[in-house]
Amino acid sequence: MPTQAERLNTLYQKLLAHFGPQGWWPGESAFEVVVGTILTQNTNWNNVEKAIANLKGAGLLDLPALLDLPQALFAEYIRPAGYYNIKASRLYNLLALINGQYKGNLDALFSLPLPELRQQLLTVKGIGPETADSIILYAAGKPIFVVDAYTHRILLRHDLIDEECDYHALQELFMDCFPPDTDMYGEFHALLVQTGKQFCKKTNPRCDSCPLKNL
DNA sequence: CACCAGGCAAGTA
DNA sequence: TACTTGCATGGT
Repeated sequence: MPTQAERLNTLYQKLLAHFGPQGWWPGESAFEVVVGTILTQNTNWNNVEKAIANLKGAGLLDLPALLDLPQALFAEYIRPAGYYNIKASRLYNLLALINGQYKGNLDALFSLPLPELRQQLLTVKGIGPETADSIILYAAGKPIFVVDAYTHRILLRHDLIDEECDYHALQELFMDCFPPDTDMYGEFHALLVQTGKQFCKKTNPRCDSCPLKNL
């Protein structure tokens, strides 16, 4: 019988062989990644891309520009991403922290040791565990495993976890099984999302053609 | 048409 | 503490 760690490793190898490297997070700058993590909360990435294109087209995808832009106006640019008012509020909460505590320097915030960075991000209203971890992993480039709804669903359907396994337990599972590696963690999470989108939706799971069929 | 999407916070009992 | 609801656009 393979251990849980061996099964997880097999899962990763199968997904990597099937999909290839994903190269996440899509974005040209750390700041763009930060904006994207908030815009994609419970939202299809296709919608996020429209919002990012709006910002990019207006030259607003950088921190100094947004600090001069009223939040209500920012909300209009990101309308296609949905939840635009609350997302504008959430991003501006983070901008206020960066501006107030870190002299408007994103790298100063990212220079904190990982545990302190995570704690700092979680103090921002609108940034929960997944968003904080996505920022840490994909924008700051520090090794922490990002868990999302697909991660839970995929592992549950393959009997690797129980239904009640929460965010922290799931994150610990991965980080106990794999040594800290920013690139590997980033690929793994991206592969899980890709798998979820194609083969592990809430309804109508088509596990017949899923690369994890005989896991 | 109904359902879903790379969450999170606030409200209710 | 343990559920439930609001937030909103766009694709399938």
